[in-house]
Amino acid sequence: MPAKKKKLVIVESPTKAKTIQRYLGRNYNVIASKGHIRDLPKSQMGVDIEHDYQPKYISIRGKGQTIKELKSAAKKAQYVYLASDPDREGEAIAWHVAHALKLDPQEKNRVTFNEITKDAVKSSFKSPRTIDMDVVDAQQARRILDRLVGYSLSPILWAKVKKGLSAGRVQSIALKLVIDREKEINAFKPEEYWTIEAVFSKDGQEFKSSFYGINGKKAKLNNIDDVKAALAKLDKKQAFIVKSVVTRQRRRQPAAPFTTSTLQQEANKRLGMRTRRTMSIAQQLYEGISLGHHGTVGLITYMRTDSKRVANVAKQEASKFLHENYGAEYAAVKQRHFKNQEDAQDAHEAIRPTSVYRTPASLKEYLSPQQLKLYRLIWSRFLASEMTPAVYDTVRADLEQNQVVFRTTGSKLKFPGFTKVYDVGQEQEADLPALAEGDQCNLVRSDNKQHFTQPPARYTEASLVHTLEANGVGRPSTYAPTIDTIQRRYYVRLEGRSLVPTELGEIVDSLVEKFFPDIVNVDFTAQLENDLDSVEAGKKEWVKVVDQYYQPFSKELATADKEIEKVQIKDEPAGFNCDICGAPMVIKMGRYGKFYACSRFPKCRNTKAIVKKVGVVCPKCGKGDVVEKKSRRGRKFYGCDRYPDCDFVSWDKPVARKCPNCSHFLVEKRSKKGPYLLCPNGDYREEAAEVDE
DNA sequence: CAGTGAGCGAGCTTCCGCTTGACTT
Repeated sequence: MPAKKKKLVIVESPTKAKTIQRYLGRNYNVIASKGHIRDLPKSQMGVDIEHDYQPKYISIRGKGQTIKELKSAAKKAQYVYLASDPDREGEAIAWHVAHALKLDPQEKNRVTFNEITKDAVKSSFKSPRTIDMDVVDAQQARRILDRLVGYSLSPILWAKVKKGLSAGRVQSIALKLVIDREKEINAFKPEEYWTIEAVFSKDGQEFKSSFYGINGKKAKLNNIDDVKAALAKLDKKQAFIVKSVVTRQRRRQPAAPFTTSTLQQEANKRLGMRTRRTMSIAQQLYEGISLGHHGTVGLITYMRTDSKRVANVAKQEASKFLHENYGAEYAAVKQRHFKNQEDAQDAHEAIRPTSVYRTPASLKEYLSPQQLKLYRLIWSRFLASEMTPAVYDTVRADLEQNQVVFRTTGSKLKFPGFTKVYDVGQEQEADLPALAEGDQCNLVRSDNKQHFTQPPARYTEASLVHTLEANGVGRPSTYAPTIDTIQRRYYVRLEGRSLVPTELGEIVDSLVEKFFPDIVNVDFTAQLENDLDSVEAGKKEWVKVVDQYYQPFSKELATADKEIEKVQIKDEPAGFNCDICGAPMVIKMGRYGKFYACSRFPKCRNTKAIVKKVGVVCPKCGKGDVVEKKSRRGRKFYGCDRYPDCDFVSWDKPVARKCPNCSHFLVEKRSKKGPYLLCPNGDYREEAAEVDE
């Protein structure tokens, strides 16, 4: 007997497909489109500017297999539902899928849910609708405008600066932010100021205080003379009088659960992870980890989201968990309202553990150290967001003598609340003696310190993501790739954790800024977003919106093409001469990174790879230096720079020490607990100091 | 667990936003 035909449901993510399949049962077949399947062609503009910006869509390269699977599943199905995400991109994906599967556009086959819970998913099938073409059109306008801008600007850079460069609505703003910050830092004039740190005593107990002002008014100490003038008023033999004591109670509320942007920031700050690494580990946690006989379990909700919303089931579970494990006084009584969480239209929830009962400790044996660290961060941030505030007792006391006022502040944790699970860094704790107005204290000693105001800090990857998000530039799925792009183009580079612009970055930014000022104006994106909203609401036509932006832009393009002169980028000297012709070598930028080349190119075609020296002499030949190399598969390994004369090679980084037992060279390895030194012969092991990845 | 070593300058580059694997560039 032939099996009964199933109803096909198409979602975006395969992991989501698995979960929803469980909820819907065997009458349904749930599969994933894995994002977009059709797009503008990569190799050409694909927008007909002369004819109302008509786009040319083709199947995305590499998606052939997926499309085939969708088609064959649709053929077998009794009915096809389009359940891509409930947002602008999701609507467009549904539309493209409908086109690829030749579905009737009038069909009520579009279903949406913004929570992957059984109830939400099932009830969404009670009210399917047709595809909303206004929303699709808003996506098309966005897509086409980004294409027009990116694919027009980039070739100008190839012609005027260097091939392979790029510019675009998002990446050019990211670059500009880094450049502007650098300009601020360079223009910064440090200002001198002084502090007087004092130690007082009362009833034999010492406590710290610092200069506040004169005669009840806050005063600045701009130079040493100000300090001397203040101190000159004091009489050493006299006591200080407690002028005022203010005690208060301060409550500190927990932060909202993670969004993509805040996750990247905290993982960077607390775990030192790059944005790319954070996302890749989060993806592993989302897709699922094998938990022994429990099978493979997705540990967190979707990691690309800008929502702080939390499903009610998860809130209830957290409350139960807190009552059982911490006590009622730790469970938040009232529902907390974080900004933007009421927006029921967002596609995904906040990033949270799929079950708060899967504690980090219980997962320890199944997760890699990095996975565990990130999971712990997500788990505790979520749990904290469902907990009561921390309460601090704070004291502020002013001590005065001859009109000179010193101020003491301190706080003491009264009730930890959410800080029990989510550390917020130390509050300045102070152990003060009991102080009351009119009490006398003695000045024990004081210390004058000179300071200078500090320039603003450079962006880190994470703080740049934060600023992009605050300006509405980019989306959760593009933060990490954008940060990558401006580094891959050598516009900025990472120094420690700070983003520093390169000369190339400055050149590109100044051209874009001068000839296309509106593109890098953050208001441009904000205004565009408003217009796209109007398209979504059916109040504007997408073609008109695109035209309204493209017309002025095309004039700028023409001017730029005429007026920009070819920029000559001087090659960085390599610091040594060509071993073939003797001319100086320079550093060039190729597709795979920097390399040495002879400055007489094309007359002399000598090139050399740039290798990173480890700082260790080759343990095999004793003559060459050990260098870091990359295998064809992209994996790091270590070899001798005299290759092929010496064929020393090692996966692990050799160090300049020998094994005390067998005098073989030692290598650096890392375990769950951190790096350690090991003799490859296996007869020696030693813990090493922690190093950043 | 074992495995691991290129060559890039000319020439096809580039956007943003969805989403995963493939084994190229």
